Amino acid sequence: MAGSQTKQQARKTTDARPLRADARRNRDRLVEVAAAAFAQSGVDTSLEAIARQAGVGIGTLYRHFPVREALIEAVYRHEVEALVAAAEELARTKAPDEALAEWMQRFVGYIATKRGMRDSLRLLLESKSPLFAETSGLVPRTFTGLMENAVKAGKIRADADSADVLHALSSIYSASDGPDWQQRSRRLVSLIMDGLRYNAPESGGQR
Amino acid sequence: MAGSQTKQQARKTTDARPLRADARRNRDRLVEVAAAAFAQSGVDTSLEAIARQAGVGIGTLYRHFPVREALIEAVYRHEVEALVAAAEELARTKAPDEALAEWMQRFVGYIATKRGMRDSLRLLLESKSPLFAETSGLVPRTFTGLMENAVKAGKIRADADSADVLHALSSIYSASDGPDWQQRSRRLVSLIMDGLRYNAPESGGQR
DNA sequence: TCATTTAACGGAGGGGCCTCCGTTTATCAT
DNA sequence: ATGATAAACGGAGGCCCCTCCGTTAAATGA
Repeated sequence: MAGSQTKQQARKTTDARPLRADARRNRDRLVEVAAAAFAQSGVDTSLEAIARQAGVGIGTLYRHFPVREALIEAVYRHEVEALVAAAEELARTKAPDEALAEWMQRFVGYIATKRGMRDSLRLLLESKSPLFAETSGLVPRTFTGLMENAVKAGKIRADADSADVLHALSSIYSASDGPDWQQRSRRLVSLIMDGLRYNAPESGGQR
Repeated sequence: MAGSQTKQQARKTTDARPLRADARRNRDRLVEVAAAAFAQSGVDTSLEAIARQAGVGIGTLYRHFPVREALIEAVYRHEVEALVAAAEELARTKAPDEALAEWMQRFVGYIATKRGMRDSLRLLLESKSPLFAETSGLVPRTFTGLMENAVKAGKIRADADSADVLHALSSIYSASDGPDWQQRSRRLVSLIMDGLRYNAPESGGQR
């Protein structure tokens, strides 16, 4: 008799049974809408507006995320997970250099999300949330993996440090503020990618 | 032609003509009510409640104090000024030791005000407000003056450091939290005052 | 399949923030 | 005293926060 859980066999530490179908649906919807809202208008956006856009009542939002920070945290975690999942997907379906290029572009979207969330993330950092312990390093690790694949395939030069490149990508974020920010960022990312391709074994003899 | 101000001869740097009578009245009232409200319920008290208690419209409150901090700052400044004024008044009308004793009791009220304002004051400290530059040191200086008077009159011992005593008074504030906080504080202040009288030249030969 | 049990929903409601603007009134020149 | 003129008033209104609770509809087991 070492376990009287009747149905849930995976109830790990946090004893939570799976959400009901509608609950899960609403929750996902809220996170999705919130991500867009936070990215566009900062984390002080009206929660009621988010609920409205997500097509749920305000009460539902508050049950899922009792305080604002909970929603912010969920968005952040979701974004990181999506980024990692995308890397796996791309690695499976595209040529290594194409995968890398596309992922870097996706990173722009991720950064856009973080834009409006900057201050709150800092607050979150100072609280006791295990968020960063879990996610920190995940993105760099993912990115390093993609780069290594491309190097092995000879599609990009081997002498570039992934941390450097990621840093370059991140700094795009703090640099610009204009209205055509997204477009400009995409071009910058392309530029960096070209730099990586330059002088690569399989680059068709380019320099 | 070195000054074309027709009426206001004291328009110093901050070019502000004196408030209209009703405005001045309302402003004072607001600060007074806010002081009590902040002391009792912290600085997050409803501003609408304060306006209501002061008998003015919410619009009036916001014209005088566009942001919450402005009101907090005004309360703090008012409190300090009142404390200094009280010292002058007491020094003029009471025996030096009586003046000192009463002022120390008043200090309890001042501290009570600061109680609810603690966090905001810290924020204010970090902002660019000239508040503290102006008021800092004013209270200690005032207190030192009162003590010196009492020493000169032989009413209290001469070997007590005013900074020490003020520190003792201040620490009463961080020490207790109970419901009978005010009473207890008064007794503690009396105790400190007795300590100062002990062994004084004019203490009637006590020790 | 159908009844039962709850988890989940959602919106009304009470309170607060802040702005805007029509109304009142202190002040001043006549 | 008496307008004329701004300064000051004050509250309605729009938006938001968060809670509470009656209603709805998944999940479950008979």
